[in-house]
Amino acid sequence: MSYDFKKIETKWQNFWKVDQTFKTRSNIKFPKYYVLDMFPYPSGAGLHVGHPLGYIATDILARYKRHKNYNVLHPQGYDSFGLPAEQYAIQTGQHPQKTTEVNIKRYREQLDKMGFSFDWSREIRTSKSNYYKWTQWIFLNLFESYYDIKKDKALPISNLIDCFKKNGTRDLSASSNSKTLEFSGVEWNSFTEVKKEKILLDYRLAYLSETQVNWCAKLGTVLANEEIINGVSERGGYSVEKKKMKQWSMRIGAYSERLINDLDKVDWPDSLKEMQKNWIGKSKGASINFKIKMSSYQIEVFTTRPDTLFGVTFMVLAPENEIVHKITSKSQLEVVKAYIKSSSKRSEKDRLSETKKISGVFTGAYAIHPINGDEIPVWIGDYVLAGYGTGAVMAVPCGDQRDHDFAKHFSIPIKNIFLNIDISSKAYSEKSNFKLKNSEFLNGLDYKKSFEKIISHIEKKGFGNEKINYRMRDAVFSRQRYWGEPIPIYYKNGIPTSIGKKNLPLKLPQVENYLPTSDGSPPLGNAKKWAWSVIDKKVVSNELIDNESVFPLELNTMPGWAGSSWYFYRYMDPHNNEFFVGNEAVNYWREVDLYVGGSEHATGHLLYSRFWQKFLFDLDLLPVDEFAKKLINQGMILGSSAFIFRKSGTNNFYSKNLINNFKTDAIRIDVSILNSYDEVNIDALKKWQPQFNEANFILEEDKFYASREVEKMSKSKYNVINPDEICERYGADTLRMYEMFLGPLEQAKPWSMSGISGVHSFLNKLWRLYHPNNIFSVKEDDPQNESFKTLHKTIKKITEDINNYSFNTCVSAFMICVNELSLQKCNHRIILEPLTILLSPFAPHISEELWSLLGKKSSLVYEKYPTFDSSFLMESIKNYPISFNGKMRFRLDIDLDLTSKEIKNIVLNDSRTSKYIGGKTIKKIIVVPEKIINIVF
RNA sequence: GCUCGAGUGGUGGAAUUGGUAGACACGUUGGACUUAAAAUCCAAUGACCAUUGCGGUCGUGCGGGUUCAAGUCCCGCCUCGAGUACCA
Repeated sequence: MSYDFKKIETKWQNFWKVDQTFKTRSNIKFPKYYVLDMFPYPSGAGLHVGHPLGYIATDILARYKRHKNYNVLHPQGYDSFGLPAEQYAIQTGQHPQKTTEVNIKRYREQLDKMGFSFDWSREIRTSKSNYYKWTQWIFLNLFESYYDIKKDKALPISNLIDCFKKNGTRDLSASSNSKTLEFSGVEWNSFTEVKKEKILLDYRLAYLSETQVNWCAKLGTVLANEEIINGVSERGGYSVEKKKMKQWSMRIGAYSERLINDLDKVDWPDSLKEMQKNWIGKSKGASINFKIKMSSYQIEVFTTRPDTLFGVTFMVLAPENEIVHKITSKSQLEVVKAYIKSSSKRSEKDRLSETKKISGVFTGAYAIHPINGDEIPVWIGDYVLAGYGTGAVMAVPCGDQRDHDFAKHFSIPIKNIFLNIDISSKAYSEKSNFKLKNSEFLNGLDYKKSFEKIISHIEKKGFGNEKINYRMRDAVFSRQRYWGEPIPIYYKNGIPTSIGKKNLPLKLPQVENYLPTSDGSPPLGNAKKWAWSVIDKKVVSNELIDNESVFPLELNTMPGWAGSSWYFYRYMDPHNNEFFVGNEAVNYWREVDLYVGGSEHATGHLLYSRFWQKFLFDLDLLPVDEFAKKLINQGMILGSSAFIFRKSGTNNFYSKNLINNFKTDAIRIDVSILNSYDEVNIDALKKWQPQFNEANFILEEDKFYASREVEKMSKSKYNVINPDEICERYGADTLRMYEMFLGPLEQAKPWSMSGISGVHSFLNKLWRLYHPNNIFSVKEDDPQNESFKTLHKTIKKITEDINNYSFNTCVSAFMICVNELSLQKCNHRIILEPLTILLSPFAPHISEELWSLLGKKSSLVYEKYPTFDSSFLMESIKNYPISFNGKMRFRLDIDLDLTSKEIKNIVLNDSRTSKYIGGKTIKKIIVVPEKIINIVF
């Protein structure tokens, strides 16, 4: 009887299923532990070995905490709405509903094989109507709320209406997209309903507005900023252009400050916090108004350098800025129009790649310097972005490199305001080591002093004020796509109106043609029988009602991140039909204790989730305002792609080391064709792709080698390693331990097969230790102290490492432990029992099997087994010094002036040290100050 | 450009957070068991010098510094990775 992992793993996986071992208890008298993975998109490719990395880590924690008598919530589900699922469906020409189901089934099979302890009774799918009902419900809450700046929280829109009724916009402190509006309470009451609604729309947290959006024609939809990487779409890499469209947006900007500040409350990686801070992009400066000469218009600019106000020699507006049309002089009208037209045609990608190109035109208008009254020419140029600040800058060529370049290019004067600093070749943009000149009352001051003085001056004179600006834009929330949550809004006289929370869910209709359209009209428009009747207040999806009583529904759907922004709360109470999460459940579970997932979600999912969390907290729907206490970014497991080389223009392939002297083409081949020495199996290669049948292979020493390159793991790169294959060959326990052993969880690391045999042979060794002569046997008597020491040492190490999420060192500790026990020939029951428990989070199947061989029922269910707690073992270990490899460390009172002989005597006679030195010969005693000595045996 | 992170044997990576650098594993070499192979076990394995026994010198990207003691702390560079990018 050898270690038959297949038999063992099937046996226990079936047992866990039948036993419902991992179902979360409802008993709430135990402390809770909520450990969560970022739920996957069920894409068509299935899981590769990179996906389970984080799941293994959380599974270890979940199983470990169960042993520690925690009530553990460890759920899993699928983020099944959104672009990835839909793109896959389109590529394979199937309905997304169908592909999603097929993909989920495949994912589940793969996950089950790895022995995860998920509570599947709580599975959720964002595309199921009993889930997205609540996504829509949260949307309606956002729609029915506004942000009160003074109280610094979201409030029901009815509060705002009351405020308008009483005082109009006087004393108003609410976030909105139009700040110029002013009216009295009397005026408000006289407005028509339609006008009132239009005004309110500008204050809602989910609002509809005409905005500049990123339009991706190839995907047929708009994209949020974080869905664009380097000017092209994250999905598919298609080009993106700016376009004005009427879109739903989320007022995340209102939460900017809280999203930054509350990062201090959570234990998340610093790098991730930094990313979020950069993304929100807070900057402190001033808002300054410049009047336009001979006109009533004025230009508001934001600047972080109001101290350089006297260095302004021109102004630049973004081409999209609406004021351009109002101030452009007649003589410049044609060139300005032409410029605006040409810059709007450029895609985001072009704009990025042409950043060095300086372009712009003069508008013919002049602004008046608010202090010295100078006339300042107003230009437009596309280095000024419409989306940031006010879409206008005061250009200070001596203090900003871009302004400097622009001024040089168009021969605009450059005024130097920095004392003894040469700005003839480039701008001086440092905020330190300068004194101002040519700046009237700011002369001689440094940055800090002049900043304060100018702010107080402009505030006193009333042409500006101190201002904090954020880079983050409100998030565009509409997608012109089929596979997403329908937005539960209908249009009454053109005014977006809630369909009513009690009418949810608004189900996604079946349509014949779900493909996106290039003109941006949503596919939901293809639903022939999808309308909403105001008569019975019900969604009628089966028949069309006559025109009078039917209002058009919103046809856009929600973006992929909608459903994923709150799913962690649904797991707490997944079957609740009355509420998105029940009170009792949410007050018990509160928040996620440990969240594990990739850092690629830093500025998307994780930021939006924090936003929704704070919103729901403001409405008293949740007890905490951060959803995850601790977060770990697991590093990606990279693939190691294989290439072979063909001499250019021939059909001759050369082994890796023979290609020095001629030009070659590198051809990607499937990694399964190589062995672990990068040797290519040519027969397999020919079988894989028949094109190689005709090729000649030039070998070195009878072998043909390929070269490797580390890349992201993906199907198209032929470098995918499937976990099923590893499970088949080595077993799930080996896979789990090996993935942990590969390196620190947070680190990106290439997959390699070379170490897996070491982990596998460790499990083999463990098995053999308790199966001398192939029969299970344990000794019932007491082992030597040596074996206890090994056990205690291991317990200490594993406990510490798990608490530090350092799983790679855990695996090492296990290996050392089993090696030592093997040497000691220690197969005593009293050692094996705790060892089995200790091992079970890492290699659950084999430990279950050993546990059952010991005559126990299941080591994994805390109710059935006394809590595993290392503290009693730690008591005894305190009296043992920890010895690694014959080195021992003590703290003793030793005078540094003593001779080595005297020190040796002290060591030998000390009650603590002598106990452990025993009969061993001391090789060396190393004394360092602070009373520490190291003894080498 | 800016922000953050990382550089340790042939390889992946340890180092009790300032205390014998290289744990553990892979790989390599030698040995045992085998007719043989596989599997398994044992030993060696940072570099250099000395090997008859010791032993010695140098070593954590580079250059300085603090300290009895630095992979770890400080200053200045170099390289790589991640994020972001005309953000006023």
